[in-house]
Amino acid sequence: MAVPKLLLVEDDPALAELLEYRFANEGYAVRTTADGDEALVMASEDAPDLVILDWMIEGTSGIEVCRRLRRDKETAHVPIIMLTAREAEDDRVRGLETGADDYLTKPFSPRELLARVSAVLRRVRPALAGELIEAGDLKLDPVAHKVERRGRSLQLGPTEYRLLQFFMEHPRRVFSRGQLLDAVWGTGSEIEERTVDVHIRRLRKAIEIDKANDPIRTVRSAGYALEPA
Amino acid sequence: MAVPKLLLVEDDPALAELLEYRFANEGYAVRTTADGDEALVMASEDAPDLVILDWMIEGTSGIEVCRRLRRDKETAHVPIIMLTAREAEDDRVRGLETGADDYLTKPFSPRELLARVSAVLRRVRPALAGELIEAGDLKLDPVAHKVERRGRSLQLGPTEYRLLQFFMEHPRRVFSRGQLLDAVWGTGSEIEERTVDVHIRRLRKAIEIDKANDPIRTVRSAGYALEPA
DNA sequence: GGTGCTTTGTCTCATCCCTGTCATATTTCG
DNA sequence: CGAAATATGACAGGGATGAGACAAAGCACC
Repeated sequence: MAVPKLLLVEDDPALAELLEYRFANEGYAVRTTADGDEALVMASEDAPDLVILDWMIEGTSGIEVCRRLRRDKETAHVPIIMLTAREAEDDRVRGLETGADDYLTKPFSPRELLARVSAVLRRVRPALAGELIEAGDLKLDPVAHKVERRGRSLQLGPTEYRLLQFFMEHPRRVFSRGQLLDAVWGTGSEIEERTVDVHIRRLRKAIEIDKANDPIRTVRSAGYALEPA
Repeated sequence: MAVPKLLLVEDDPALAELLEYRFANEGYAVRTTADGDEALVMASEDAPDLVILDWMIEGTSGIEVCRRLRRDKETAHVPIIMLTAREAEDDRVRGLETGADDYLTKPFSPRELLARVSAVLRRVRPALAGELIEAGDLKLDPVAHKVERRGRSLQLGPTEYRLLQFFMEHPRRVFSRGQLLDAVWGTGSEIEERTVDVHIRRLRKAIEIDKANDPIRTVRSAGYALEPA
């Protein structure tokens, strides 16, 4: 997760190569295909963090790819940036309807695409942009996958890590158990809401440094929030 | 109440699914139906915070649904955003006349609908849009679920919190015990009206800062109102 | 493929706070 | 003053959260 994984669906070989080179240079892991069906396979095999999707591609059409990505639980949340020809105003509307997050009309500068990708990633998942997240005396390094509090490094399990990361990305905000399940466990998880309590307790225990300073606030009948000290 | 409840009335399954997904993703609780009559039933069962209403639907027509929503006391105040076909200029006028708050012509981008929904909610119920509510020396942060008075943070129980939020959303207005029960406890709660008195007292106690400044006004034989200092 | 450790979801029990109601005191108004 | 309405204090029950335990599943390592 340290390196954002991009899936580039583009059937112009020259453009594909150019972009691949630029993205690799910026520290992204890029996989490319020219074919819509193959894109779906690749996406389901190893869910990317963002999809760059040319509208006019071989095989399954762009709009269809978009739709199917949204339908699959694994990839439903993956942001999509569309590339369209300038003339196809209508496509743009349909693309946005279908769930694309942003679009770019050809021709565009690679730099602009880079910027959009970075912006979308930062919005959706700040950690993916590789930024160190800080909240109070907590520091989370998404690249190294490490957390520390007041300099002391913490030992967290996978779920605790994701839970804490989510809280640190939205400090002070109260989330219901249901919201936490959606955000941390994934939409549609069939998990008992009370289970969240247990993980909150485990997270609390894992980040405990002294009895008095618990940064996780319980809001009765509402949920939990992280209160940076 | 932290999560705004939307009712989506749309008979194009593809569009409905897409919107449902996007809204769920943005933290809304969405219920969907393709049928006008069913929409009315759903709305009366559990009043939504906002209705997105496609004009061209099966069963009762959009304009009729709109009218009936307005007629029912429970849903009379619920904002409505209409979706119309581009050609039907005439419908748009009649829709707004009938009491829709905003409209969008198809095709539209989900993002735009999101923006409108947020805008309408912010206007009608700031708390649902996550905005800080202020009333006199009281400040309520619905996102963090915190209340403070003159800078001092207050400690409220769940019901007291909801009650205060409701008052702060409608300052200076007098509400009967029955209205408060409906608004704060939920429609159809089988609770003794006198119980409201008790919670008013608890709320008064919780926000008390000195004996003289009680912002809650008792209106004999009518109810209670919040009077911002 | 087996083994042992870690993680994870659920259950149960204990605790504490919240909540609705009642009895009673106090206020308001005719 | 008397009646109605409201404020207050007390209380029992319920509901929500915290803590510990445990079996199943996942996982790394051999």
